[in-house]
Amino acid sequence: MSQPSKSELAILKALWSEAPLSAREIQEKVGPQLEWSFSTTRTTLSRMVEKTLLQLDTKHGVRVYTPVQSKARTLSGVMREFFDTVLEMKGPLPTAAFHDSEMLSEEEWLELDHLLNESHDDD
Amino acid sequence: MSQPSKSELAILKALWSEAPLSAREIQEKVGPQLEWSFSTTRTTLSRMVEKTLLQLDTKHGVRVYTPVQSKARTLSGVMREFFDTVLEMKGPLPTAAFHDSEMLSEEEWLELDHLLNESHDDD
DNA sequence: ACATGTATGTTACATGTGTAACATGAGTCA
DNA sequence: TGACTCATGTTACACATGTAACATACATGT
Repeated sequence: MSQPSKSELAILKALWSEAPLSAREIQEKVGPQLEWSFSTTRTTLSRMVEKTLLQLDTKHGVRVYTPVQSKARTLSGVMREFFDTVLEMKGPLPTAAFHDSEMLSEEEWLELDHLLNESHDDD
Repeated sequence: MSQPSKSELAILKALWSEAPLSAREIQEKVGPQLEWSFSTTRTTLSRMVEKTLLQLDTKHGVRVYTPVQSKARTLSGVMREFFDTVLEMKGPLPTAAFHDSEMLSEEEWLELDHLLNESHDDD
């Protein structure tokens, strides 16, 4: 699975805090911040479904979107890629250094740390 | 100045270790690793000059390329962007955590740390 | 003077991403 | 039932990036 772009990451963040959400609901969350029209949000959502970053379902007659991978898994991929290509750190990463990011709970940091430094089966 | 792409970063890395270099010399350094034809390397170099990531001069009759910004400055920008958007860490970053990357010397880490955590005049 | 190599300039085309409008169909209210 | 709204499907266009070929000009050996 390819890494999410910056915009895609913004949408994923919205969905990690609450999912599934409809396109309209996602727009309410990220539209103002990204200064996107509803069309733009919808296009991006479609592409994310194509790339299997999101899963599409129907609830109460509307299409709703759910992230396919957990926050920890996604971020571990993004971080691994970053440290590999930018800093050429191939080995274990010092995840403790990031703990004061409020992106993840303690639980999620543990998961991320595991993904990043122990297991190696990508998908 | 916009952030370098992954490919552009590979070229910058080659030039940080030795500059200026001609297109041919750069190709010898990065071509095999990236599996690029000479044409591809040259196109990327041109675009980097357009974006003012590289400066173009003529030495002994050949065109040679030099990075416009220092390794520390470039990497501080890339890192700042990453931590902002991915981990939403806006404040000072724990650069010490990266010291065992061999990308930078102790000197350069100091410069990077300064750029990242003290000064704030971007260009 | 000609052929050949090397450097440089120019152009091309596919895919990804940002950014959006247009069209259509179904539900709702007057 | 006609007008409107909302959700969804489809299409568009520009710019960035990956990836490269074609064309031309200069130097150099024969």
